[in-house]
Amino acid sequence: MHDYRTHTCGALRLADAGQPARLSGWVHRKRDHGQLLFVDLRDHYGITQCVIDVSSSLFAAADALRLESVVTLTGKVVARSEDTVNPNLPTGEVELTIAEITVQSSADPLPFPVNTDAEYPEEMRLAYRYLDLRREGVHAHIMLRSKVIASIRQRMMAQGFTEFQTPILTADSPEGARPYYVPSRLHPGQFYALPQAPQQFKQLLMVAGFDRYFQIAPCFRDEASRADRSPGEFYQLDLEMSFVTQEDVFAAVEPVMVGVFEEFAEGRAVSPAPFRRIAYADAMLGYASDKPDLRNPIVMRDATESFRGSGFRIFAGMIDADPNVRVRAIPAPGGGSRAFCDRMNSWAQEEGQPGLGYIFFRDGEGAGPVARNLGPERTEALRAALGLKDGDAVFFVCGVPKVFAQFASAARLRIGTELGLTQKDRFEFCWITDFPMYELDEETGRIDFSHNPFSMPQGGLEALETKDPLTINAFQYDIVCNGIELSSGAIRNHRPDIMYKAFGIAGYSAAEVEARFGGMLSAFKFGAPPHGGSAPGIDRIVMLLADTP
RNA sequence: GCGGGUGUAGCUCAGUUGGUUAGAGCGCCGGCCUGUCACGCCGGAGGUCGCGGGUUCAAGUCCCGUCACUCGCGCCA
Repeated sequence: MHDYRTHTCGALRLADAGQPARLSGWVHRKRDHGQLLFVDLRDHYGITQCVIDVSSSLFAAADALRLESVVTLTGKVVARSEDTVNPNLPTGEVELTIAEITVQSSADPLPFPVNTDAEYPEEMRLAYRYLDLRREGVHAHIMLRSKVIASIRQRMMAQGFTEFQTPILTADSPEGARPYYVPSRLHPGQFYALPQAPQQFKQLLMVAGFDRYFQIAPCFRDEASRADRSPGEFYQLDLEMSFVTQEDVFAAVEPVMVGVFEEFAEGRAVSPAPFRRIAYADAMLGYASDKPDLRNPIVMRDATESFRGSGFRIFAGMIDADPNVRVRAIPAPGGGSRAFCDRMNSWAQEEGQPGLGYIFFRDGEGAGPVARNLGPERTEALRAALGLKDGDAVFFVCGVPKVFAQFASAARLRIGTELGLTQKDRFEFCWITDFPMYELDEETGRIDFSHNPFSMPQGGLEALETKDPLTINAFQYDIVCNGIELSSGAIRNHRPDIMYKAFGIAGYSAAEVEARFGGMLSAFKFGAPPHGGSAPGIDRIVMLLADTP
């Protein structure tokens, strides 16, 4: 018999009854009945109930086993009686009668229990990461991550992409995030930088003619954490393609996403390719967000004209006072009760807003203070324009869009959730396209890149030379799933002349551009193919699939 | 860097208006229990209430400072 095991803890079935077996694993849980003791033995593959009674000379030894000690138990596989079968365990039709016990490694009392999926502070979990990883849920997530990466890799290679490894110890390049630095031994006082992304390397691979690159790429950024963003390091499916348009990139990424998500969705629906394309400006109008959760069907509408010069003086006054002020209508199908509208209004006040104006429709007319001040004609026109009916409501947000966006987006999400409109258990993808190339820095009044300075401006050099920079869009896009930004990407600017011009508009001299991005710039002077790509976050994909936001 | 929240037993948390000996569940230790599977029952140990200062007859509770964690903003080409 093997020293440690004849079977794993997830292997034994009714057909094994009567056979000798040896199992090794961790003591997951014990149930002590005085004359009878159950030991649940756990390994990577599962749990098997082992049993011993007082007639055995080993009973005291079994009783003394501590939770999470590693033991080898040898005995006979026995069929459980019908009334003691555990249908929740794959091994639940049998148990192992313990005839031999070897303690491979005894465990001290635990800092926190391993046999529950309760939540514990991050600090604890990280200090005892190996215990945390033993827990069923966390263990499963790590396995899911590995399978997702394997699936991605296979799908990318099947599409003709080649996997590369780009340098980890690199030269600093003044991009966006704060990099980590590694001191150099050979050059005291000098430092390597860890890559924030393999951006420049993958572009150089395109210049080198490799055509289709991908990498499960580690990225390092010295930035503060968020609930959905760990500090330090994370992984992206980094990809880049030559001689492609934006649509070619979408067509390459979509089947990988759909394939991976369907493979691990476990019955949850996945939006089919092609994903919806939503221009940035339309997303801000309809969802007040550039990462809309499309599981929520609510789409906002502009209602500024309905309120201009109206009897609802608060909004009418704001509209007159500032040409940038807009009113957004948030339709709430099924929300047409005073109780619901008041609850939303109270929530808005808790969020620090003055309130949340509303109209609700009943008995063929609009009700509530806004409707009263707006008058029946305007109210009815609004109702008709929004396609609402009795039993529905509509909420209003008024102000400068850039300022109210965050609140309006939160209101849309909350209304969708509270009214049960948002469909759980599905994955809704979209591309957000046509991001503005530049934006105005409110404080300095200067024009700056709004996203990636290496994106190709739509209209190319001609647009940069002739158009108002603030009206120029870039071939820059995000892929969004369920309101989570998985990645941004772009068709890159591979033309030195356009780069000089684009940076010039943002206030960088040619000398500055050369000093900061000289490596890539010079590569582009020896024949660079048009290229573009994207880099969906692996950890966010796994987070969505594991349903652990 | 800024703002909010939290910090009490090994872990998760309660602790009223400042008031006598700071509690519960889980875990741990001991006892009982032969069919449980989150087994059940009885008992016990375990506390510098994050740290420092202040107000007060009296501080887990109020005030100031500080540290850690956390959520958000900034940041995230």
